[in-house]
Amino acid sequence: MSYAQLLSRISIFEELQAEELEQLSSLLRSRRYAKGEVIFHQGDVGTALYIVRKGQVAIRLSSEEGKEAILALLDRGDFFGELALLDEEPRSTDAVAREEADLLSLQREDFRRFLKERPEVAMRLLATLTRLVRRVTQLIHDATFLDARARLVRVLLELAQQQGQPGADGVVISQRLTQSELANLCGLTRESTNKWLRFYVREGLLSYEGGKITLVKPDRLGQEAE
Amino acid sequence: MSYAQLLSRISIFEELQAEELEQLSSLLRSRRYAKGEVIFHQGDVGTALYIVRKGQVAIRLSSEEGKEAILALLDRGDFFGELALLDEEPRSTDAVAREEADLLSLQREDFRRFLKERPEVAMRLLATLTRLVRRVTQLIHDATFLDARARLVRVLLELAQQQGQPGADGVVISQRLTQSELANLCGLTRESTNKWLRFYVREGLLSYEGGKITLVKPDRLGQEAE
DNA sequence: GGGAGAAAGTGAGCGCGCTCACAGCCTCGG
DNA sequence: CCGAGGCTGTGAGCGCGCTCACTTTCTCCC
Repeated sequence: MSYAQLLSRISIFEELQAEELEQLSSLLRSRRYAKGEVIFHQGDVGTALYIVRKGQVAIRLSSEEGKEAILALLDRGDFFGELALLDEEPRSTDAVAREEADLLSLQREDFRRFLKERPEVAMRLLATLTRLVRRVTQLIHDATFLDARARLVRVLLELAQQQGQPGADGVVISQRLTQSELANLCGLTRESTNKWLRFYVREGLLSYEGGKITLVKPDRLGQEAE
Repeated sequence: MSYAQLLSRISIFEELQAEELEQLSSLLRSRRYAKGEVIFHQGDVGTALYIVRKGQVAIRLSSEEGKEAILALLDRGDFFGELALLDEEPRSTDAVAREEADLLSLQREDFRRFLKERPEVAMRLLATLTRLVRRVTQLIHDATFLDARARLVRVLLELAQQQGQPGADGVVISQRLTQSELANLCGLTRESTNKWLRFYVREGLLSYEGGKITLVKPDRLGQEAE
């Protein structure tokens, strides 16, 4: 798939003409990242936005003591690091390749030049950031008010909504996730996550086999999150 | 102070010409809110942005059981509710007047019409949202990784930085804050907040008198937050 | 100045989610 | 085929921040 084709599927660029997409494509650099490789660290000075062409990237917060929290999982067609295009502050999160990944990067100055002539892209970007603010606000709400059980349920429902496949016995979260990763998505420990995961498997609301999670009764699970 | 004068002090409008400010001013509605009055609730359908002309407004999350978390305190010249101008989603937070307040409101359609002809305002708004995303990300970091003690310290340092006055024996947070409110800013209970507040008073790093907090040794306090 | 209601101060006790520890599994590579 | 390292499953125990309960102090209005 050409760069231009990929760009045309990205929300902020979707109104652009073919020639504009070509122009933008010429500004991109491609690079492959190995599984586990860090794309940038919190605190780094960054000047690029990245677009996921292949693979998956996790946006992460880390603590001094090595704890981690995953804020988002990004797949093909998603982009990240956009804040660096809009101000000069250091990276506020880590970004790590969860699997081997091909990323396209776009430099701040190239983007700004492009943006000046395309106010509609700025409007799209406003919509993107708006959605991001709402999402992050929801994360704070959940972290502040919900207990472990409900946090797990929320995360599972969100994963299912994002990338769930309807299967024979419920909605399948296709992606392989270790319980550690799931825990980091919930802001819990692996042990607590395991406990509640097994609880819901026993109750028959979930199934869990080798990292593959199926929501057997998504609606009843929804009630659990209030 | 005229509407136009107030607008000219607001970051997203600060580049505008006098006549543009007048034009914008004509779109504003003014209203007074009593102390404690709710400006909007989470979940409301909202179409307006608000500018604080007088008084103070708290941006808040609430839980089913009546718990509250304060995300931000806004003073004269600050604005809020801007997300409603950029998409059609319901309000993601509550907004409440902490003291009697005069607010100016700007309707979505008026703003959009204005924005179309003023791309530089869109750029400013991008910068504002970027800062907001960074701030909220920091809140998640603190809520996830810090204990009660450190959370309190972080909040006090942020308050001091925002609105601290250098005084005789340290940086004074001029604003009166009850310990309940401080607790809601920290994501703690009043009791825990009281415990750590008194701890630092005993240690001589803080003083607390009738809601007025003074950071006696701001730098030593800074070390406490790691 | 007196009284009511809010805010502050404080301690007892508890429970949730954490840490720690360890045993079974699975997956690969040598 | 075996061994090492990672993931899963699970229980014991603990500690932080919570709830609850109460007293003291402040504030402000009549």
